[in-house]
Amino acid sequence: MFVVMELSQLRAFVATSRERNIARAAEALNLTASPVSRTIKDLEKQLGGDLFIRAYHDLQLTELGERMLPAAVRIVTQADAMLPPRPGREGLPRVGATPWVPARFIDDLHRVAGEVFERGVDFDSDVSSVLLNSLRHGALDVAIVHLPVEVPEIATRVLGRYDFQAIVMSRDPLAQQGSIVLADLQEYSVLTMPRMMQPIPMAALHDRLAEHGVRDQVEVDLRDFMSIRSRLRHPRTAMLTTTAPDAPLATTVYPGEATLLPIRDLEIDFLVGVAWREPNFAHGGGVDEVVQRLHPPPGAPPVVI
Amino acid sequence: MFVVMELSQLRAFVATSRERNIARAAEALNLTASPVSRTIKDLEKQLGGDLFIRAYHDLQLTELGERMLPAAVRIVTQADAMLPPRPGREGLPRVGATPWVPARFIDDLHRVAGEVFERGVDFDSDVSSVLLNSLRHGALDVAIVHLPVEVPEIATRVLGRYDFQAIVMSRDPLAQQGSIVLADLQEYSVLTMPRMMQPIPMAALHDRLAEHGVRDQVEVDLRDFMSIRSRLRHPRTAMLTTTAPDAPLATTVYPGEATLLPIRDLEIDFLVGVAWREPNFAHGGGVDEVVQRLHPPPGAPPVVI
DNA sequence: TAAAAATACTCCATAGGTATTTTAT
DNA sequence: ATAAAATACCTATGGAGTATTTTTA
Repeated sequence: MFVVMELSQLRAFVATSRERNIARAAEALNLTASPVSRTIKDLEKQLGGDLFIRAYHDLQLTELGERMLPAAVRIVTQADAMLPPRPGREGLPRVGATPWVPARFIDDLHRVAGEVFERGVDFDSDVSSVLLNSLRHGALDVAIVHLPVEVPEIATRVLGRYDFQAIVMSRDPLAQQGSIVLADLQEYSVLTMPRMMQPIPMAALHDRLAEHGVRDQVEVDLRDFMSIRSRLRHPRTAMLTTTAPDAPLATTVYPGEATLLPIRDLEIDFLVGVAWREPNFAHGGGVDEVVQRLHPPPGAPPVVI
Repeated sequence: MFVVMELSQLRAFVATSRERNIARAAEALNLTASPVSRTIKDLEKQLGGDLFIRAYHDLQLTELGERMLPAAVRIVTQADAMLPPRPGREGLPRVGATPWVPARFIDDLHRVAGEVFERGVDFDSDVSSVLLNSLRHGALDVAIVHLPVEVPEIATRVLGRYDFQAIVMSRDPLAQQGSIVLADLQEYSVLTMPRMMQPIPMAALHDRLAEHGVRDQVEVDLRDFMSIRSRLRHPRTAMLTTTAPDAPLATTVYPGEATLLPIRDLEIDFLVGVAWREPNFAHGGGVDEVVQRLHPPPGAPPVVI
């Protein structure tokens, strides 16, 4: 067994934490499950405590694991950054963005990352929680995500703010009102974005809706995306979403067909921001530069959408 | 051969850089020279460039080596810090100080380090250049040294400042003058502290002495320390040293026996400060706290000796 | 029962050692 | 001639695989 730490151990730990599954971690490491399982066990023995809570079909980090993960990721990332980048897509900076935000933010990230990293970048698109998991485990370097982020080693900076409006088909009675209160949706089927997208404000949203007697709340999965338009055609159906004109949802309904209704008593802010690991030694300070440049120039008014 | 970085490689690299000798590095690693030599070679192949210039009986870092060293030390230090401290003196924070400074600074370091690190610390005493080498290679965490330090990854903070005076025996003719200029020392044997102690100002000092016709300059080694008093008894001999009353030299001459002479035309400042690696992940922020606490409290006047 | 992790056992790749050669002065 | 690094070669430790058992819902 190892007596001092080896990177192979840390790689196994990070991969297992990322995949929450030893077999998948092993695949990512080009190994079989057996040595990965053993390596984790050895590491736990060295550390004098468990790294994972083994639940049925689910590994979860213990407190010790949570404490060790940031250091492990930092060490592995720094070690990988020492070797010269190999030809191919390997070693490129990796940036990501959640598609559930106004396209402006994503476009900005593409532009800035392209300017800072001349050799190119790898892009990834997924919901915030998945991006953050990648970020924590060193599989991603910067990401546009929903805020707040409550992970100690992840630093964030606000890029913008938006709230929700209700979308109903224009022939729906509510469309005449110009604006609504939550209680108006009591007998409606209310479509919302996936809760995992942004757990904290989404939980608040669900609570507020429940408080006002809205029983029928449907989370729309990313993969159901294209079904939203047909769902909205059902009577007494509304969708709560961002009001930004370039938001993904805007592309699913035709102009005039649906009506946007401000909600007078919904005081939940949705924040968009950039997230990255801190401190970050990979890619020679490029990550910090991307973050800096994504920030609106000083003096410019804050971005409010 | 390795295809990804392994800590054993980095450990070999750091040890070899520290010892400037493969056999000694191997000993420090509890290995023989052979695998260490091979590991360095492998690492150089992976990195696509040499890490060391192999001169006869002397290894020296190449530019690539200099660039890689800080990352290697950072990685190894972080990895070592992950394992729980083993019983014995291992894993304790390591602090050091050069004895060629007023004792105040050393006493402060002992006190502060003792307060911050409750489990205790390892102390090391040597000339600044040796301490800095240990610091660069992760064998030391904080040190009291002479400034300036021109190593990128080493951060420093000034703790105090002092200049030199000349010490002569009281019966020496110069003792009557009250103060001297450098030209007064032309026909004297001038004892100085070891040049390596503080290369930059010591070089300036030697140049200034040479400019004024002082031919006989003798560097007093740390080990010759106790011979200084007998050397001073020779006619036409002077020692240049710090004026601080608690400086090491003050303990070697009896009060009244020698006379301290300010030098009117020697404008070389000697700075004392604390040095540490930045960023530093070992010992949970304790290093930063030691540095903070060594700094005189705000509002207090700067320490000038 | 089934799916995943842990373990028993085997094997061989490779890290480490010994002995030798090379290199530089 | 000498001291140190590099290399050739050998050995054996211990990582990785296969097969099996354990765990738990």
